[in-house]
Amino acid sequence: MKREVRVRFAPSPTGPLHIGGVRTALYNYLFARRHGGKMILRIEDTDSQRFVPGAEEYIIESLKWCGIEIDEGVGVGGPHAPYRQSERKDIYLKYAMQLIEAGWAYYAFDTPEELDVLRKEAEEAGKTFAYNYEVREKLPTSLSLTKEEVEARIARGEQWVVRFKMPENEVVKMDDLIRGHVEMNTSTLDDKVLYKSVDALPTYHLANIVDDHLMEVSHVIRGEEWLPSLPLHYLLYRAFGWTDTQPEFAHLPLLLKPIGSGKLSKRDGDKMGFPVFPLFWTSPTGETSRGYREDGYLPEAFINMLSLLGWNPGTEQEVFSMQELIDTFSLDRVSKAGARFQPDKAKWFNAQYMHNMSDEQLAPLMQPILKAKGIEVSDAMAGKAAGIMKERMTLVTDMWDLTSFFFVAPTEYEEKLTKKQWKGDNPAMLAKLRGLLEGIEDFSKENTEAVVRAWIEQNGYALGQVMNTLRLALVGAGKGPGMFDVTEFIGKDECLKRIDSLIANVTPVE
RNA sequence: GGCCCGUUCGUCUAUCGGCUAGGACGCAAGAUUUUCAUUCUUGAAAGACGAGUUCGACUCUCGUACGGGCUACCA
Repeated sequence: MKREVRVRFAPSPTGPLHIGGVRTALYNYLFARRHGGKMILRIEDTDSQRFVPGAEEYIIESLKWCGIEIDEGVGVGGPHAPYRQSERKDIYLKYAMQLIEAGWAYYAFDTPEELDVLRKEAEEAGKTFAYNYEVREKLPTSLSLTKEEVEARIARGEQWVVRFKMPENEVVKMDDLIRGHVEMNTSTLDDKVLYKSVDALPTYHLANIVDDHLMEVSHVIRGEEWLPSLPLHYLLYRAFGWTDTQPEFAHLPLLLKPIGSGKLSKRDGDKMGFPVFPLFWTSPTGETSRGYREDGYLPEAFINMLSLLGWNPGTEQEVFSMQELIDTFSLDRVSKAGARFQPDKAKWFNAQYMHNMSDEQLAPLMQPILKAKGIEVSDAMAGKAAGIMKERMTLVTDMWDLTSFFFVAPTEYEEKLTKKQWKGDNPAMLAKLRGLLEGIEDFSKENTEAVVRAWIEQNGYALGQVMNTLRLALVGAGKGPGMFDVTEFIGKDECLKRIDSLIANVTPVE
């Protein structure tokens, strides 16, 4: 049976999406596009306690910035709407009841507090408490209580949950697209809560399986942290009688901290000096976190870097456009071990992308930066300035420092360069050079360079001496492109003005 | 603690029984250069450990160690 590929990214709106989540979304997206399938965005907000306002919008904006397109789901709609689980709450109770009737689940009346007590007791006795076949008949459940008692308790308004009746001592055989065959004995598993009466909401496990089934999801691609609950999910498909359309599973390796141990967490970024989120985030309590976008990364570079964290094409190619990723992505080249996130490599990728941009592509990046400085120039000029300096750029946020001298005359002069150049014959030499420049008709960089080089040779100057003194006047610092890129860009009048300014305002060192 | 997953240069990784173990980031040295960069060349740098299978093991099996995940009426 050939089934349409349908994958979903199903985040929980409990905060900003971190880069591990972005990578999961990316792999889902690449897989969907690779196979001509659909990408679904489902919001799993079944935990009313942990809901964070703004998180959903953040997730959607992040995916958009990354170029991960949603075919169906929150924000775009689709045949299985709604895609927000809180808006589907009517659906789940029926399925929970179906499981109870079939003997796959039961009511439990114990409270979280009572369970905490049991857990503590077990812990003190040196054992681990597990809610499973050993205890479920001893606790107040529909397995230990009479039917009348159960109905009475419910009628009385007592809180209850539905728990899955995990079979005893059965080996569940599972297949994972990345990890291969995995087996687990059900006796080591506990009776997970599927539905709770307090808020009339399902837990992740029920909602997830029901929605994946209803939305005809063909492949579940998610983080490795879900692997331990895979047997439960297998069993749920069996309990519902949906095994014939059960999706295939792929559990992705986790993203680990750059240093230290453990998986990458939301707090790592600010501690270690790099962003862990795609976009800047302000929490409802006012705390802020850096984002890749605001830190000056290009979405293409960010995505390229993430794509290679846990996947490789099997060739030596490293720079990939989204389309190239789509064309080469495959789950069987996803690695099994967790990948340590490496901020330096993210910078390298960004630099590669900046180096390869045309002036036309650079201009829209440059314009907002110039506008913020109150500088109005044409796109052509903005792009040209950026283009001259692009090989020195790592981040978008580097652009101003690298190009400012094209647009504003130096207001101060770097001490080191001044000491080295603004002495001896150089002031006199610069005055002569000013005269030479003033007489040049064709101020294109080729012509200016030819004229100046000839003049240097005739007068027996050293190239570095002339160029660096001119650089002091025009740039004010020991940085920047070749001097004739500068002279051409700023034009003759501005050149002369800047030279005059240096001569007039800075006394030569002896 | 229990269960599960994993383990090649510092980091990301290639290798699907024949390896002088390849690439990239980072690092070091050199070259180019009017500054700062870029770029180029070169270098250092790895198969966790122990058994077994095999003519042969980084690749297969087992054990140990280490790392990671899960163990909530969170996802």
